[in-house]
Amino acid sequence: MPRSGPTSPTTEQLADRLHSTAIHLLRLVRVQDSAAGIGPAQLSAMSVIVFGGPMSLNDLARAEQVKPPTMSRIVDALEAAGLARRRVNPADRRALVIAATKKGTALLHEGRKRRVKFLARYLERLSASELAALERALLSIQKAIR
Amino acid sequence: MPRSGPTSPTTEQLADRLHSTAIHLLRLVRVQDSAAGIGPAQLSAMSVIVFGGPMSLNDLARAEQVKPPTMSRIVDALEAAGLARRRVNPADRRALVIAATKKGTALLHEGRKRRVKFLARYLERLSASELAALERALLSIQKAIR
DNA sequence: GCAGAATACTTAGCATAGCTAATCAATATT
DNA sequence: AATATTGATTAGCTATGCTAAGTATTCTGC
Repeated sequence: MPRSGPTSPTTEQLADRLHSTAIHLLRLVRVQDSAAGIGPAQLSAMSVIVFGGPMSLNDLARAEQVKPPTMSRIVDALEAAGLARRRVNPADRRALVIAATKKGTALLHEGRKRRVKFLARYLERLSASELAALERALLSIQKAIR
Repeated sequence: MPRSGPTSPTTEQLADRLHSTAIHLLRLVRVQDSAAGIGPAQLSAMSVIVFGGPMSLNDLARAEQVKPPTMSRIVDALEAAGLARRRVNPADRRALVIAATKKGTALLHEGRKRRVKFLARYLERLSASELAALERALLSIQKAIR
């Protein structure tokens, strides 16, 4: 077994800390998200149709890793709140086109701004070189889990 | 305004990507966690009493950022599954001492192993220097959000 | 071109997990 | 000793996840 000093943790130790850090980070920002006035599943679904554009219920469910009945109810709530709209797809009348309303788009952008500003205040504690390492690490993770 | 080339994103852009990456990462490992056979809130509570030791219901609720009634029901489920145990604290008979059983400890360690191995497989795609940057970035984030 | 299969979504019914308000028991305070 | 505070539970609401079953539309094979 090759030598492995305290400066180079195993991949598994790294994975464990990555997981734990992700949990703590999201727990931290969750408080900000609750200010949007809608639940986390609704917020996340809004994010998909705002940034990914209008799509069918099945596609939206897949994007959120949820079954269609669950997404159907989430869209019910979004429609009731005036944040999204169901339309029948004229090209396939079984399918829907679910799109964000103006109100929904605005709400999402405000929430995102609030959350990002909140997180950014924490990141400002870091040095320029720490931020550079973070930047690089994020690219790596995104590449790895693709 | 100081020049800021494409190689140095703003703190807010970084915060946004950090948030997004954390979401995708946890979504990825969630599949593994469901193999434990208990819900995510129960799993997370188990993790607290296994790694943090026995504690009162209030402390456990605080650690999980949940209200006491919610935690009371989660502990109900853990007890019913034989994973944790409620005892009255003899020093203050209003309070409980909630501890993991042997079975609960074993289940948690297995689940953690499964999840970590799963994540580690992804990390193995990265080069040694990418892993080093990740290691450094994790320390930075932990420092920043602590 | 029509019968049956497949697809898209909804409805119904169940479990988990979050909350507040109200209650009970034990401890602390005055 | 009376009252206030604290720790936990119960009751009842909402949101979010599931599977199974139903309806409407489209596709396929003959």
